[in-house]
Amino acid sequence: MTNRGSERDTQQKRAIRSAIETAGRPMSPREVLDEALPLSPGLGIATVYRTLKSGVDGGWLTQVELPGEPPRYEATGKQHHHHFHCRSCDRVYEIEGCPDGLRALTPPGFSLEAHEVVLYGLCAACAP
Amino acid sequence: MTNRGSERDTQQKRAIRSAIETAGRPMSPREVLDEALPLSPGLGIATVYRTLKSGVDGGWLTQVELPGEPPRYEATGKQHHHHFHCRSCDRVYEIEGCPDGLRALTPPGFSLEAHEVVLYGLCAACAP
DNA sequence: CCGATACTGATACGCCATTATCATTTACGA
DNA sequence: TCGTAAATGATAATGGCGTATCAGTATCGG
Repeated sequence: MTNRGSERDTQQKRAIRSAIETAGRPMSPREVLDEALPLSPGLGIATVYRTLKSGVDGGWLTQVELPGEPPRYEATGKQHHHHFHCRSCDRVYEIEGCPDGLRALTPPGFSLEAHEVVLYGLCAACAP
Repeated sequence: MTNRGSERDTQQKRAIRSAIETAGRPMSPREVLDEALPLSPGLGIATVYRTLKSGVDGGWLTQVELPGEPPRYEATGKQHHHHFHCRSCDRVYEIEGCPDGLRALTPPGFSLEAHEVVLYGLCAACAP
């Protein structure tokens, strides 16, 4: 039989993967396109969306949801972390660690399963 | 001259305000409609959106953004707090207090201006 | 009570982010 | 190298949320 159900290794996918891994921070589909375009001239936004979707389905990408924002995407496998959203350049950075006392905030009778922390301000590049 | 630029006190607005204040938690436009409908039969979703918008503009309502969710609305004027999102009933509750060590999470060179904390799990009504 | 006009409900429309379509190109096993 | 099917790019279509429109209604100062 011939090639069935396989996934081909294309220049476009390589460019997209490379862009995300190089950036090391969650990126929007638009950001991914901008970063990957030089690596794969002519790359279209549809292919970015397709690759991001299959990446999430395939498990190597994780969708990052932030308040009031469309989803961003980052490589899977990093340890537990949170995010910093720069108000100036709109980029999102990963931050290590986790605040204390989250359990104490949970109301009686509620069961805590997960949490999300987002910091806002200016990143090093945008700070005065 | 006659009445100019005034805002009228209608049954619909009273119902919407009452619903939000009674609930005491951030509600989506849909939730507001459901809660206010018994107080004002025939109430339409457009009026809910209009009233929520004017409430935010007027300052008595605050828009609450949560990751991957359309905005919810709560009464303005409460002290600093965060939210608990129940995974079962999808309701959002207010929680008092604030975790420690947020500043310590901020990377060097970044300036921290605000933060958001969201807890996920089951509320008292949905917990086993 | 009256009249001007803000308000309302139903719904058409617009905006964005994402997905489907489809003709063409490309990867890759044989 | 060949053939075939997956992949791509351009763009139309979709879906969800919110706003604009408009004819009819209700508020409220006079």
